[in-house]
Amino acid sequence: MNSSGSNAQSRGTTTLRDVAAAAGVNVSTVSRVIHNKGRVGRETRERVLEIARNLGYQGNPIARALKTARSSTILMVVPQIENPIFASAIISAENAARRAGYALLVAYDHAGSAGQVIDDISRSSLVEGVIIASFDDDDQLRQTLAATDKPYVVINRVLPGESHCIAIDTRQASLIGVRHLTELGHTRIGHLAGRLGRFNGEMRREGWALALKEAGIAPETSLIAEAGYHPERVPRAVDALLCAGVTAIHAATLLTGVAAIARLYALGRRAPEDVSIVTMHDDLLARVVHPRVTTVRLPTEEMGALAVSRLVGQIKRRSAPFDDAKDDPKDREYGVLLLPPGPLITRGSAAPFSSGQ
Amino acid sequence: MNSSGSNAQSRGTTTLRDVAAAAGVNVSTVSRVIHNKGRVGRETRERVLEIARNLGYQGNPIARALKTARSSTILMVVPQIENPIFASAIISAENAARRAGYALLVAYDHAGSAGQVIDDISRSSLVEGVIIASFDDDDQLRQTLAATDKPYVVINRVLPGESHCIAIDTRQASLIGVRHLTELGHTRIGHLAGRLGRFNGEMRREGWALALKEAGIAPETSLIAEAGYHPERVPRAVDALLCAGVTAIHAATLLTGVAAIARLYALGRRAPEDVSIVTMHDDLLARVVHPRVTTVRLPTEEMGALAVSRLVGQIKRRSAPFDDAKDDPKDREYGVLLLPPGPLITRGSAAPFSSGQ
DNA sequence: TAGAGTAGAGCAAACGTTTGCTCTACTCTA
DNA sequence: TAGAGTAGAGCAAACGTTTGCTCTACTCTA
Repeated sequence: MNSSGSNAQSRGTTTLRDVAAAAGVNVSTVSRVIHNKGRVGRETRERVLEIARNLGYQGNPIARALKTARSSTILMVVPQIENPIFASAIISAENAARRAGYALLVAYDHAGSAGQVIDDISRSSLVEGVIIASFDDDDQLRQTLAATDKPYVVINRVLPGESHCIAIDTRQASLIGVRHLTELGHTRIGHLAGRLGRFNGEMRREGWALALKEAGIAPETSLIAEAGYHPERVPRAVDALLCAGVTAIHAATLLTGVAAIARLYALGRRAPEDVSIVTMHDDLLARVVHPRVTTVRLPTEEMGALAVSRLVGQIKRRSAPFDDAKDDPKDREYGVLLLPPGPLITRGSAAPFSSGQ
Repeated sequence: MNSSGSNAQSRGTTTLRDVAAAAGVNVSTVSRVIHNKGRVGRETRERVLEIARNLGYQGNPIARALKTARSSTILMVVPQIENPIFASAIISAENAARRAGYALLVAYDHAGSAGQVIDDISRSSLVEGVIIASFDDDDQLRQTLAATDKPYVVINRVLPGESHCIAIDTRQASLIGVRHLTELGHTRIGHLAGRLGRFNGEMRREGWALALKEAGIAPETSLIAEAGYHPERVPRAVDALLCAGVTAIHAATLLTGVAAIARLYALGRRAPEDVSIVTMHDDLLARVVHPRVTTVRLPTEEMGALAVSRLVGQIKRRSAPFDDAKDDPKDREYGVLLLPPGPLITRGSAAPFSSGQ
């Protein structure tokens, strides 16, 4: 009755041939009916369609893939799991893929060699394209991309010279967050940095510095403490910033921001009464701790969905390179995409500067 | 040079036929060499192997799947994303699958109809088996299972009458956590419950009650407040428990446990000085907040890996039902698997009862 | 009314494998 | 030395599709 039910008894059994036999036509006719291709009489079409439905014909994706050389599968490689940004990107990518008729394979690259992962997966599953979530290391990423003959999209970072990148403008996100602090009257604003010298770390630091300059404050290096993406390195970094006399801290990531709040409490200080905290990315985590975290929204879901849409565009263009006329203009967008962040979500972790601080 | 590199120029081009031609043998011989099947001369084997390597032959998984009717792909359907338990299960499942030569498709079932999701995915990708992460609703789950003709494993819950289940003994986890509180001298211990009336919620409640009885304390209903899995419902529930005079709270999930701590701080109280908190599942989150959370480890990764191993066992048995002799005994394990939790990880959120509380 | 055009359908090859069967040429044993 | 046995290889069909080509029978037009 329901689609699952009919699937249950038919999967693996009903083939094009079965339908053709039952309808008294050739398999090619059935195929054309199913795919709405070629000319076939109205009467025949309806009969075939009904029989196919009755028999629960579903088609064999494998056979189709072999014939058409299209597997309708894309792969997403994610380098770390601690990063909550990837979770929402995966979810939205999976959704977008399914809607576009693709299945999404997700692979975690523990060892930091996406090339190996892609090879491994390719052995058991033909993949039409790859979404690669950022590798911090430029050379490693470049090597992986050079070794890939499939269409790909890099997300969560920009690689100089590489145009298939979709990233979030985290410099802007930092700017928005830090500007909020300066507007609250803070002048000693520390930056709890990500990995300096790497794309995302630098973007955030630049945004912080920009906002300070905007407010006429010098972005002294003593106001920067690097914690990378490791919460366990946060306490020492926070202590350093406190030594530098900050009244507010801009944390590069939500997780380190939360860890910074925890450090304050462990020291007997409080946010925002003693030190204000601002970070970026909104997530359940930001609403579950005390105080709830003031943060700048990051369009991570958009990033995941756009990655799929661009990848599918590439795949289609590759398989029909001269079919420009019919191209969906959206598919033809090309070049680095830097998504604007925002808005600022003000919650409890940042408060106006008071002279008592 | 490296495998990715050779892959780059060969994928989609080098076939069995190419290798056969270059080696001057029949494709069937090459196939047998690749799969180590049938008898083939040592000399021939080595020559073929070298040529295959030189030509970068990788095999076409699609063609193989069509011939063998095995796609080497399994699907994991996850119903919610907020639940951090699933994240680590996915990761370990993906790893286990890859090691077993399978690719893992991950799908999020937003709408709560896994049957639909399975159908959708099956349209674009042949799936050999399915891992279904818990549906709270018994009927819904039963319906989905009944409609599936593929091997499956249900994780994160037990369904009465269903033997392909792998769950964590959260009753035991609750027992361990609450016992820790009684041993610390607490006698008024609240239970911040999950969904009562559903499997996981009830297991946890039972464990809490068991530990109280063990200590000679009556598990009064006034000591239970339900928050489900929604952090936003935690404040009211915590308030109710405080009204009931608790000095310690056992939270059903890490997330609600963290939210409970946040509520205490929002009320100007502190953990563990005013109220001790214990929960279950260990995760970065437990170490990133203040105080760091005392919790009972849940073997979520084992659950994911075991799900794959059992599913692969089922798939193999189905395809070779009479090949019992060669079966890996581990694959033949059968029946509900309830994984023991632990150990207790004592951190800062629970402290001895003091008469000042 | 004859010839051209076309709608509707079938034929058959092909995608890249796997595998049962057959064939050949050798190595034994009696 | 003749016959049986076997190791090593090839042949060919098949998995379930898609699609270019061909064929038939009809409908036009001049």
